[in-house]
Amino acid sequence: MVALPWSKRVFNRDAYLAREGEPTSVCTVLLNGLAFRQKLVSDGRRQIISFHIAGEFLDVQNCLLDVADHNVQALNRASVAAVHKSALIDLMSARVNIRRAIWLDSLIDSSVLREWVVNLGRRDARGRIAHLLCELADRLRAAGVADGETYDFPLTQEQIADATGLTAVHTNRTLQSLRKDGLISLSSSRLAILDWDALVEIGDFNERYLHHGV
Amino acid sequence: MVALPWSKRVFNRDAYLAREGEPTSVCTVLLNGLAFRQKLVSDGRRQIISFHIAGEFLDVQNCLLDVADHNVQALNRASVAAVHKSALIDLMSARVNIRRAIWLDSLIDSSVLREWVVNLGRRDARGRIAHLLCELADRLRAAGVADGETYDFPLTQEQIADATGLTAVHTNRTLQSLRKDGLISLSSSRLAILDWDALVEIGDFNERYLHHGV
DNA sequence: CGGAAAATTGAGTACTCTCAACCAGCGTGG
DNA sequence: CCACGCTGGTTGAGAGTACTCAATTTTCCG
Repeated sequence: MVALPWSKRVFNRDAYLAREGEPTSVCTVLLNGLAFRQKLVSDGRRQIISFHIAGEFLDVQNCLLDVADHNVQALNRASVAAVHKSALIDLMSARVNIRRAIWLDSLIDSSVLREWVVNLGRRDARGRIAHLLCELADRLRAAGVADGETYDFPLTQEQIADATGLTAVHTNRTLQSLRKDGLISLSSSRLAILDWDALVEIGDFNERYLHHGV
Repeated sequence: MVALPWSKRVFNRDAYLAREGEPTSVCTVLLNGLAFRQKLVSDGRRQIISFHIAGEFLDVQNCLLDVADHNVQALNRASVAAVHKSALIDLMSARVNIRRAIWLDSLIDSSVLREWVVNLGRRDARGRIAHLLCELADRLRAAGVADGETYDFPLTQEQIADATGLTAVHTNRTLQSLRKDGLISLSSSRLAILDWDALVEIGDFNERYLHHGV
C-alpha cells in the first residue's frame, strides 16, 4: 500500500479553489459539498462549465497541465482533499487500478462536457434547464446522495442561468413555466421532480453519456 | 520497442467512423484529412462537438468506455489508423511516455470542450464564429499545416452552423457581416483572416486553453 | 451540360435579452 | 425587537438577435 500525503482544505460558498491562468501544484478531490468550474468572458459574464459532487476530481488535468485554464468555485461550504500532483502521478505509476480509475473519471468528465455542448447549442431554454435538472438528479442518485426525485438544490437562479447560457431573468421565467406545467417544484433550496418522464422528454435526456456502471 | 498492430482505414466525406450507442473496439488516430464529432438531438438537429486534424486521437475514450456516446464523421476524405483498444492499453502500461502523451491529448481535448461550452453559452453569433475561426487557425498553425492566416477551409456553412449552435441561414448572414467588415475572406474552401487582432477581439479568443507547447 | 449541393436573399415570427422596478427572506446591528 | 441592508427571486415593457420558411442564385462535379 502506498501512502498518499494529502491535506484537507475547507472553502466557503463562492470561494475560489483555483483560478484561470495560475500555475497548478495540486489535484483535488471533493470530499463534501458542491463545486463548479467556470470561465469568464471579456465583458465579465460567466459560463459555468460543470458541477461536481462529493467524490469527484475537480482538476485531475493539473497533473499534466501547468497552468489552469478555468476557475473552480465552491457552490456551498465544501471541503476537498488536495494532493500534490507529483505524488498523484507517482501513485498512478505504481497502481494500475488507480490509474485506470482516474483516467476513467476524466473520460466521463469529457463525455459530460460533450453533452453540455449539445445542451447549449441545440436546445431551447426549457430543454436546457430540464436537461440540467435531469442530469443532476441522475448523478446524485447514482452517487447515493438522493434516493428519488427530490433533492437538495442549492443553486441560485443566476447559477442555473450561467450553466445554461441564459440570463437570470429568463431562467426565472422558464422555471416558472416548468412549475406551472407541474413538472417540478422548487423552493427553499429543495427540488422535486414531479414528472420525471415529461422532464426527460423536454430535456431530451439520455443517461448514456454519464456512463454509469462502467 | 513494442510493435503495435494497427490497420489503415479510409473514409469518404460524411462517412461515419463511429456511431453513438454502438459498442467500441478500436481507438483511432487521424492520419489524413479532417474529422468531427457530433451528437444528434431528438428532433434530428445536429451539434458538432469538436473538429480534428491529422495526428489527433478521435476516440481514446474507447479504451475504457464500452459504448460510444457520440458520432464521429469524416469532414472530407480522411484516413485513420485503427488500433484495438486492448493493444493500446497494453502499450500504455508498458510505456510511460506513450501513456503520458495519450493522457495529455485527452486532457487538452477536455480543455477545448470547456472553451466550446463558453463559446456556445456566452457569445453571440459573430463571436462564436470568430472564435471558431481563430481556434482552427491557431491549431493548424501549431500543427504546421498552415503557416499563416490563410488556410484551406472545407467546412460548409451548415457545418459551421452546427458547430456554433446557429442555423445555416444565420451563419450565412454572420459570415457576410464579418466579410463586409474586412475581417475575413472566405470562398471556394479557402479562408483568409484579414484582420487577426480584430477577429481575436470579437471572438474573445485566448489561446491558453489550447495548451500549446506542454 | 445537367443535377445536386451549397450559398444567398427576403419577409415575417419568436425566443431571449435588457433595463428597471419591486418584493421576499434573512442575518446583523442599533 | 425592529430597522436596515443585502441577496435572491419576480414582474413588466420594449428591443433585438436569431429562427423559420420558401424561393433563388451560385458553385461544384460527374
